[in-house]
Amino acid sequence: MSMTFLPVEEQLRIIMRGIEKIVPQEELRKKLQHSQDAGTPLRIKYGIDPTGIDVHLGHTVPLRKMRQFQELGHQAVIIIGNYTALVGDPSGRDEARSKQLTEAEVETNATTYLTQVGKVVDMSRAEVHRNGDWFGKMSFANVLSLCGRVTVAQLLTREDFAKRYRQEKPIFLHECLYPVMQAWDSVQIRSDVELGGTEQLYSFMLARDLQAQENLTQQIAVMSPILVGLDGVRRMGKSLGNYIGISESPYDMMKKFMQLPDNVMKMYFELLTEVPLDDVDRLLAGHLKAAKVTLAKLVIAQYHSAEDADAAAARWQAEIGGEALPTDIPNVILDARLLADRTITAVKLFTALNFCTSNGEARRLIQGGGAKLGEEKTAITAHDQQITVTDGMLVWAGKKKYCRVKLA
RNA sequence: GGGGGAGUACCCGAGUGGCCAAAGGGGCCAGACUGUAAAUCUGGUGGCGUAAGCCUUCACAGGUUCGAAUCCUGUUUCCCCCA
Repeated sequence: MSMTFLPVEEQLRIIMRGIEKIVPQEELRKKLQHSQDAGTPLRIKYGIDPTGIDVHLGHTVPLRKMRQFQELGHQAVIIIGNYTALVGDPSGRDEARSKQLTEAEVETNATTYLTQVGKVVDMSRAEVHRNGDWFGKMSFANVLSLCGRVTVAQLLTREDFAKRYRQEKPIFLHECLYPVMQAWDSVQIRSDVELGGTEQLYSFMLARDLQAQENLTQQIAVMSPILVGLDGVRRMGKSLGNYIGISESPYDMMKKFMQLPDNVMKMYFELLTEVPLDDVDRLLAGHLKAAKVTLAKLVIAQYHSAEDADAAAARWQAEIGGEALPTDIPNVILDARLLADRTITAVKLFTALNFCTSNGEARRLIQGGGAKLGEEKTAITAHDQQITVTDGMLVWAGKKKYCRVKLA
């Protein structure tokens, strides 16, 4: 069956948004032209390793690109790296993955992943493969033959390996196989385009080499910039704790968005929304907090609904921006036996409520002025102050931790 | 198999006999300020204690010494090089 596509230049314009690098760029135009002439879609590859269970906004950057390709009429091919996950991606890491996953863990993760990926990519029109389907069948002799296609010197041109080598940090043998495996996936599924971050350049190029050796057409690397996390500096990642997960609640996402440094908003708009870049510039020239709220709402709405996003923004404004009390104040049980004549020492109160793990920590909190009581947030000034506890009393440990005391 | 190097608090990392509960940075916590829980600035960051002070910590176990993160012995883990 033959398909019709948008004009090549129009497609390119859509594809280029938020893309850092296309290698080789001219070839993409040719591929698109060819696809249009022949009426056949391009095969777009994106591989994910089911190493964790949380898909975060960093992952959605290439996934969104995948969705755009789908809407342009091309074929999405998702690779679940159930075998590559056993190795762990060494890209951009300066040490080996510490934990080896079992096959069972990987399988559970894969299922969860696909559900989450489905929030961005149209899974009804996507092909899904597991690279275990082909790697699992390979004999040791096959593996050796694959290894024979890549030299150690080639591997050492990778910056991450080279750096570890210079710094005398360990590089394990199985890690060396990672890029080779990833490249072999491209051969197996005959990809025309591979999506990923710029740190994947090495593997993407290796895939071109292998495809050429197999007399296949070579894939084009379409690489997104690396999305920085909430700290505004390092890449968004689970291990760094600077991520926004797409399965998080609207309000949790909202809180995290509002922590973003201002100077990364432009990147977020470009990579995570459809807002035309001219409009982005206009927004950022205006009130920055308003722009951040707009950004947060647009992204949250993609994973929840516009109403949820509005509600989350309103709640944030009320509870954190404004003076209203939080709506989710937890009750914490306080053992009445700790009280003497309805009173307790301030330090003890904070440790008993599990706000502080030691008396010293509680003392510091009080000295810093973060310990407060009641609706009107009266500060506790001395760590040995006797507090008269009433049932339902509000206790604050800084701005973020609070509870109502429940006597029991 | 041989040789060399290393293991310090959440992380990185200084410290080679007392002034070390241990520099500095990062992270984290709190405060001020602000349009934000951003940025910036300030303070804090082993435990117990109202305090004076006491106790535990520098891979582990012993030892030397009035006194050890620091010296010695053994154990152990890791890295690099040569084979």
